[in-house]
Amino acid sequence: MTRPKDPRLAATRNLALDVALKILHENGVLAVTHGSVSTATGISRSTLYRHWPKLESLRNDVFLLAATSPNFPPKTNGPFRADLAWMMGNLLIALNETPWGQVAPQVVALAATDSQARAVINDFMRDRIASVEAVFAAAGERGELLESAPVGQLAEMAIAVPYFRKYIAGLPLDREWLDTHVDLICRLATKPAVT
Amino acid sequence: MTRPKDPRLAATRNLALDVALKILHENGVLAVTHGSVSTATGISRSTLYRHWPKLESLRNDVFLLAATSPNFPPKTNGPFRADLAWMMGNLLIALNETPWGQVAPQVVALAATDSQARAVINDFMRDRIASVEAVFAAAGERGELLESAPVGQLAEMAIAVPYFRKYIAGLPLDREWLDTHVDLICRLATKPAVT
DNA sequence: GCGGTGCGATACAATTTGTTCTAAAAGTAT
DNA sequence: ATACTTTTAGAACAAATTGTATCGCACCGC
Repeated sequence: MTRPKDPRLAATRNLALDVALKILHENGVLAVTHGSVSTATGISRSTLYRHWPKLESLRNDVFLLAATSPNFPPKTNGPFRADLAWMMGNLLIALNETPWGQVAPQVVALAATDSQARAVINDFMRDRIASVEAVFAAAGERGELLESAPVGQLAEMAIAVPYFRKYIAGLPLDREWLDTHVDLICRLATKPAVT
Repeated sequence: MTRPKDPRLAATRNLALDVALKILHENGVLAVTHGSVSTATGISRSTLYRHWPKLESLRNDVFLLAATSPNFPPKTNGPFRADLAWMMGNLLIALNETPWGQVAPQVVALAATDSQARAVINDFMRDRIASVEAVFAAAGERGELLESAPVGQLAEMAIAVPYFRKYIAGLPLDREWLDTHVDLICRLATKPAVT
C-alpha cells in the first residue's frame, strides 16, 4: 500500500526534464536526446535510459512539461470586454514569453506523426477554448451578449487568430494588435450600445 | 559563357525530390533521409550526398517543393457568399489533399529556426490572405458589404480558423463545418437582409 | 545495520550519417 | 568519331546516435 517513494527518482526525473526543456527551447526537438541531456545534467546516460527507455518517451514528457505552462483560469466577473481582454492578454503572454510559446511549433509538427503528442495538444487546446467559452457563457448569463451570438465559433476565432498570426503567418502579436482583435470579437458578440 | 547544363543533374534532382516528397507525405520528416530516398529511387546514396551534402539541406528542398502547391486565384464575380465559399473550399482542399497540407506543420516548425523557410511561408500566407481580401474588396465595390466591415481582419479570420483547427487544435475540417464558418463570416461582413 | 533500489560506468551491438576514392557511364565539344 | 569533362555507382571507412546488458557502489526506508 504505502509507496516507498525513493526521492532520487523524482529528483533525477525533474532535473532531466527541466534541462531537456531548456535544450528543446534553445536547440530544437532534434537536440533533445539521452546523450545531450546526460552531458547537460551530469546524469548518467544509462540512468536516463532507465527512466525513458525510448527517445520518443523522453521527448514526449518534455512536450508535456512545455504544454503544462501556466494555464490561466478564466476571469468571468465582467464586464465582458474586460474579461475577454484579460484572457487574450494571458494568451499573448503565453505565446510570447513561456516555454510553450517557444516550443509550440515543434510540438505541433510532432503531432502530425505522433498520436500521443497529438492527444496532448488536443487536450491542451480544448481546455484553452473552454476557458474562453466560459467567459462568453458568463457574459451571456449577465445579458451582455446578443442572443444570436455563436459563442462557440467566436471563442474559437478569438484563440485561432493569435496562433495563426504568430506561428503560421509570421505576423506580429503585440498589445496594439490585440486591442483591435478584442474590439472586433466584442463587437461581434455584444449588443450595440443604445444611442 | 554557355552553361554546359548536364541534363543528368536536373534529372536526378527532380526524381529524388519527387520521391522524397512522397516519403515525407507518407512517413513524416524523419523518414526523409539519403538512405530512404536512395532505396526508393535507385539513385546511389553517394550521389544524393553529392547533391545535398547535409540531411537538413535535402529536407529543406523537399519542404520548399511542398510549399509551391497550387495557389488558387480569387473568384470575385459574386455574389459574395459564393465567392467566399469557393475560396474557402479551395483552402480546405489545399489543407486536406495537397502535399502542402500534409507538410505544413513541418515547414512551420522549420520556419521557427530557418529564416529562409520563414520567408517562404510569409510570402505564401500573404498571398493567400490577399486573395481572400480581394474577394471582400470586390463585394465591397458591389455594395454587398457593410461599410463598417473590417475586411482585413475578417479575411485573416477566415483563413486563420481552418489552419488553427487542422494543425493546432486537431479538430475536423470538413464541408459541414466549412459551411457554418462561411455563414458566420458572411453574417459579419454583409448587410442583413431587410425583413 | 540490512535488503532493496536507483545510480554511474563501462562495454558492446546496430543503425545512421557522412566522407573518400575509383571505375564506369554519360554528356559536351571539336 | 574522338578527346575531354562531369556525373554516377559502389564500396570501404569513420564517427555519431540509439539502445542493451552488466557490474559495483551509494543511497533509501525500515
